[in-house]
Amino acid sequence: MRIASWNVNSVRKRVTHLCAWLERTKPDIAVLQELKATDEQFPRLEVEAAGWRVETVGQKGFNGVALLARQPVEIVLRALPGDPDDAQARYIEGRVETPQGPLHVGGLYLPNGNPIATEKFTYKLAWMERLRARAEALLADETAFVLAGDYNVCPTAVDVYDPKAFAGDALCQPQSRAAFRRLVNLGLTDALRAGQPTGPLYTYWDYQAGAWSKDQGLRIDHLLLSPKAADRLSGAGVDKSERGKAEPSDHVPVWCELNLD
DNA sequence: ATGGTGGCGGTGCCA
Repeated sequence: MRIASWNVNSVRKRVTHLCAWLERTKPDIAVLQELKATDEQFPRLEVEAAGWRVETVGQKGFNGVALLARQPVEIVLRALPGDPDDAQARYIEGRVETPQGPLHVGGLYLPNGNPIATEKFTYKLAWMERLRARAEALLADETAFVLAGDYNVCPTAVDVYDPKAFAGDALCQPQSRAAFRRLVNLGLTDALRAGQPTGPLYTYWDYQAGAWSKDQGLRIDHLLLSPKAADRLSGAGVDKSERGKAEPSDHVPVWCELNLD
């Protein structure tokens, strides 16, 4: 089973790329972020025609996440628990049956958090604590899971092309990294790093200042696996080719493969 | 080079 995540930066602008990517890579489950569309605005017919079931948590203008699947998926959450007043569309979680038992797939768009001296950063940190609590609850049930998406955290200095330039950025704050470690240290596996423990492994290049042509990227899109899912991990990667296309998203897809036969 | 680009929505906000 292949599980992929992609921050598409407007699903309406990217629907052609999205469908071509689905056809080319054929993930069993794909989670999308930054739809920048309401549920009604999502190009549902095009994606369904390509062969995927579509579940969306949309929002006007900003945020928005989706879960696409080739097989039936039971949606178990359309928001991250822990704050009933949080109206931002940033989380979706589905449950699929596999030969190895149920698997939960969470698709998440973690708050950016800039600028750090504002409530945006405290919201980010609170959101990360809620995500940790959700992972802990799934672990307590011994539910196998993959939490995939745009985490908006560069876990270490190697994950930033210029650590000094990002010293004041929410993506690289010690508090952001500590919160990410608290999540991973529950016993999760960072699927991309499992296959490539060292060196740059960027998933995002800014549109500005020729970042892509200069390979000035960040690693902020991650797939975190529960122990049971990690037992079955057979591969993972970054689909860098998408960034070189015309009118690309600023993020590229990331994916992992689980052997669940 | 204290800028630069892109998306949304129709002006500044967000990334």
